[in-house]
Amino acid sequence: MGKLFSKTYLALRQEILSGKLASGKCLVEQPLADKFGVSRTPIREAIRQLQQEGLVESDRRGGLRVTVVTIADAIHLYDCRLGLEQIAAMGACENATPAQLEDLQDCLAQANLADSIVTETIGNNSSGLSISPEQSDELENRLRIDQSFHRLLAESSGNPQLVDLLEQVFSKMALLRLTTTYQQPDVLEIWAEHERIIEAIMQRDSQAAAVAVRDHLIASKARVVQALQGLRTGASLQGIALF
Amino acid sequence: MGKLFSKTYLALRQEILSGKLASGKCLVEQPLADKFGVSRTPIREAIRQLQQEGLVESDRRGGLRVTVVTIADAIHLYDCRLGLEQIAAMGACENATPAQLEDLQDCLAQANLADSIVTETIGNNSSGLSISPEQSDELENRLRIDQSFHRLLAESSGNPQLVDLLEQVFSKMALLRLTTTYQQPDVLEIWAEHERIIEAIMQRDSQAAAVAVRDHLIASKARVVQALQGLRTGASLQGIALF
DNA sequence: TGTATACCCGTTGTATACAAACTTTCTTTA
DNA sequence: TAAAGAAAGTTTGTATACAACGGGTATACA
Repeated sequence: MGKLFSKTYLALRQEILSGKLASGKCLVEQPLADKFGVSRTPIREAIRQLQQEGLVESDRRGGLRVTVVTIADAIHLYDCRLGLEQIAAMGACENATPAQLEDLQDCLAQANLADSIVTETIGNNSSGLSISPEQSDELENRLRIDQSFHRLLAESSGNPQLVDLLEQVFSKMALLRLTTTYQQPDVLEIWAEHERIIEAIMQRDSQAAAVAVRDHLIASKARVVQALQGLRTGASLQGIALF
Repeated sequence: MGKLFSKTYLALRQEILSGKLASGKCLVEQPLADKFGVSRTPIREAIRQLQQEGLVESDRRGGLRVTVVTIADAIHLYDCRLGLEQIAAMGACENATPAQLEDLQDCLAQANLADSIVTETIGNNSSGLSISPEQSDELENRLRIDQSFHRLLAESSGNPQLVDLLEQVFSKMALLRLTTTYQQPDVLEIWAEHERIIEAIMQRDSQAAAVAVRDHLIASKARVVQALQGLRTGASLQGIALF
C-alpha cells in the first residue's frame, strides 16, 4: 500500500534516530507537512505512531516533542529490560526453536566478525575524540547486531506480549543507545556476555540463562550510566536532561 | 480541556472494558462517529490511543478490532507481570515513600474488610452456579482492590517506565476478564500473599519482596490456568476472576 | 514605568469533501 | 453453468477549511 503516512513515518523516524531532529525538539504539524510535501493528516498519523513507540512524547503544555531521555529514564529502562529479558531467556530455554538458536549464534558470529574488522581497520579508539565515518558505520553496525541479538532473544521466548513490551523499551532506548555506543566502543565484553547467554539457553538451563541475562544487563547499565555521567560532567548541561 | 477526542476515547474505552464492544468486534470509523455524534477525526484519534494501550489491534486485513485475548495470551501476560513486578517490588524496597507504604497497607485493610463483608452477606459460593448482583458487585470490588494493590506496587518502585508497561499488561488482562464471567477464587490466600509482599517491602528486603511477588504471581497464574482448563472441559461457562 | 487588557498569530482540534483501495455482487460471455 | 469482468458499495486515507485555545506583544492607562 502506498500510504503516505507510512512513508512520512519512516522519514520522521529516521530523522529522529539519526539525530537530525534532536531530542526535545518541538514537533509542529504544519512545518513538517510542508517539509514532506503532504498535508497535516498523515503527519499526525505518523506522529501518533512515533508516540506509540516512545520516540515522541507530549510536552508539558500539551505540545509534542522528540522524547528526551534522561539518566533516570535510562536506568529505569534498563530495570524494565532486566525484568523482561530474564523472563525472555527463561522462556527461550523452553521454547526456542533450532532455527532461532541458529540465528542467535549467527548473531554472535557476525558480532565477532564486525569486531575483528573494526580492530583491523581502526584499532581502539583510546587515542582521539573524533570519529571517522568508517568508525561511525562500524559502531552503527555493532549497535544493530546488539539489537538483533536482544530482539531474537525476545522472539525465542515464544511470548508475543513480551516481544511487544521489549520492543517499546528498545525504541525508547534507541535514542539513548545512539549516543552512548559512541562513547563505549569497547564491546568485547558485551559479546562474551552474549555468548554466555546463548550457551545457557542451548543447554536449556533457565536459571543459568536468567543469571547470564541479569549479569549482562547490570553490566550494560553500569557502562551506560558511566558514559552518561561522563557526558554530563563534560558538557555544561543543566539538570538531568542530557540531549 | 474539552477535547472531543478525549471524551470519545473514554467512552470507547468504557464500552470495551465493560464488554459492550465485544472482543474481536471490528471498529469502523463512520458508525462510531455517528454513534458518538462526532466526526471521524476524533474517533480516529481515540482509536489510535486505544491501539497504543493494547485494547485495539489491527486485523489481518488492515482493519481494526477490539483486541482478542486468548488463554495463551493470559499465560504470556502473567509471565510479563512476573518479570516486571519483581523489579517493581525490588524498586519499591528502595524507593517507596511512607505515604505509598501506607496506601499499600490501606489496600490490604480494604481487602480484609471487603472479604469479611462478602463472607457475612454471601458466604462461599460452593453451592450454586448463579451469581447474584450483590455477589457480582463484591467480586468486582475485590478485583478493583487487587488491581489497586498492584498499581500501587508499580508506582512505589519510582519507575514511571515500569508503571506504563504494567498498565498495558493490566489493560489487556482486563479484556480477558470480560470474555468470561466471574468465579470466586480463593481470595484469602491472595490477601495473605499480598501481605507477605508488603512486609518484605516494609523491611526493605528486596530479595524477599521479589520472592514474595514471584510466589504470588506463580500461584495466581496457576489459579487462572486451572480455572481456564476447568472452563474448557466443563460445559457451563462459569468463568474466572483474575487476581 | 509598570500593569492590565485587547488583539494578533501560531498551533492544534474538528468537520467535511474527495480519492483510492478493496469487496461484493451482478451481468455477460464462453 | 461457470468464470471473468464490470459496476456499486464500503471503508480507510488524504487534503483542506474553519474553529477554538493559548501565548505573546503592543498599546493604553494608571
